[in-house]
Amino acid sequence: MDKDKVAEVLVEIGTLLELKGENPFKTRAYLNAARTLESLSEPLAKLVAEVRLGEIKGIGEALEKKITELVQTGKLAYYDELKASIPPGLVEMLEIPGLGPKKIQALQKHLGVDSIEKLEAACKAGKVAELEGFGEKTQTNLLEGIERKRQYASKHLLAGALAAAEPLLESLRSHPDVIRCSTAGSLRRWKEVIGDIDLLASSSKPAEVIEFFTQQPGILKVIAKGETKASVILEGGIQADLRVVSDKEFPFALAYFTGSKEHNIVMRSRAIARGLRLNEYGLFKSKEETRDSKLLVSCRDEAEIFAKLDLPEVPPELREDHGEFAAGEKGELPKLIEWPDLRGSLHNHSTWSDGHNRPAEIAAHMEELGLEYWAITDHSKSSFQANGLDTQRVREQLKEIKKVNEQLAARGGDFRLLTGVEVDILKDRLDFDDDLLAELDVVVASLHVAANNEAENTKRLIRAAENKFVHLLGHLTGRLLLEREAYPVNQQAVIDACAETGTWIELNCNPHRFDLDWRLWPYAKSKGVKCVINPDAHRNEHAMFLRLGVGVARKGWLEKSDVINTLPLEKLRNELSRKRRSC
DNA sequence: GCCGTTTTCGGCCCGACTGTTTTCAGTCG
Repeated sequence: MDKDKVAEVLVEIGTLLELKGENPFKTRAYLNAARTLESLSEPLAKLVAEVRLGEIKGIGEALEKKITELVQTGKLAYYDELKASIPPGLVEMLEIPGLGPKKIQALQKHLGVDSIEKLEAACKAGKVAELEGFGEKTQTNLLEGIERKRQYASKHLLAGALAAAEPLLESLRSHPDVIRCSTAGSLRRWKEVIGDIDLLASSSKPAEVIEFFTQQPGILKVIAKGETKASVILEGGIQADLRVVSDKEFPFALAYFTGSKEHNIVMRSRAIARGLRLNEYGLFKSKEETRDSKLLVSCRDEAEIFAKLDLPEVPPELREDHGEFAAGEKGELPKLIEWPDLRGSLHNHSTWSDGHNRPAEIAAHMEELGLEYWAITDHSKSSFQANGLDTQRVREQLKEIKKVNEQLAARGGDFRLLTGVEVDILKDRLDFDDDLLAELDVVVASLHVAANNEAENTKRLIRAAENKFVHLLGHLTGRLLLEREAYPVNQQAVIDACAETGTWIELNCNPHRFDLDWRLWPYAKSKGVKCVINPDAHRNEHAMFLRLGVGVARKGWLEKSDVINTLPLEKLRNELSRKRRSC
């Protein structure tokens, strides 16, 4: 068993022990050990073979024994017994906000609740509110939590959908009978959350393409399979639909199935206004609904369809009927940012807090990717759960980063690490004093514990923006897509404050966040607020989130000049010192 | 669970929220 798998088992043991009401420090020992394993610099198998696990801080006698058993046999008797002793429904209940080990234990003990279904029934019967420590409000919140969890279950994150769709598309492209193919639907429009994957192909032999598609690896089940359309469920539970059309129909079908519905309605009415008819089969010289090919206005691609309706081609990301028609008519569609425009990132973590790579490893990886700079902005001390740094550790980290940069310079490379911190916005202050913030290249300020009060949260964020050492606000609403709703905040007021103070706003491109939301970027842009596209990377692979973030920025109508981390290093340094100079 | 010793067991553990209470437990990041 490899180290990541072992770490997973240790995390799960931690969760199960927590449910059992074990000593929290014991629970944490497992979680700490998991994290330690993930960031090991030498192979786990080697450490086990040489009986050197015990030398690692955080791994004592008991954990050494368990890890060794896992590595050598792929199993762990202790884990199996533990798992067998706890109903799986309890683990699932932990995913409902507001439910922790203690409350779950109370529910099980007094009401016999050991699954979400039983919890729902108990809430509806009013029994939960009667329990000591619970009340009406808790009961209502639990029901809402259950409902939300169900809604989330049928949706998927963009990142997962893309990862599932791209190999399928690649495969279709390689088939000799496929002429053109593309994703369509919300995936092509780069929506942050999607229902299912829409694929479209053109071919003169649709049935063969359909047959080929349904035999792709990674397909769990074929739900429907006809002459021109197939639906399958992929591993991971996401549904993918493929439609195959003639190559002549392809541009029209692509435009139609890309949507959005609202965008299509306007497109169709523009066609009608010109004496035409637009549908998924074509653009027709007709006042009535038709599929008559003799009336077809032939278009080779989507751009020609738009042209026939007196519009420049609207990029799929903008097809939401959010102003693309007015802008297109005036020739004012933005020249959207592209993924290679990015030069680095300003919000990331390392092993100093809750990241998985050391600064030197991070530098090597990001330099290899062709980036110019990468800020390491670990958590501040109040983010205790994330191993946040106190002032002394920040200063130690500064020394380590300085050393890495000296080594980079000695080799003649241009890449540099930037120093920084993701400082917590606390109730009435920031988690670090100004004199420490002043020593850092980049300061990201983030709210990690918010109030259920819009005015209060808004006030805190504005106060952070007003601090002259804060360069940008991180993940503005704290939302976790398909997990947790945004906390209440008047985003417009915060954007106004950022405009006033010259503070930038992050577009956090962790696939769960994409926060600030794309719908608000046009407003921020209109106020002159700059965007920073940050992966909030906790491991080197997360650098790839940047590509997703650029797609979301495009959806927010952003151009290269709107995004700070498209600047080369020297210009970036100028911008970083601007706010401090101007205050 | 681990650590660090005063070598046998106590300490580990921030800051803030909600909802329950009526001063605090449980949860969260």
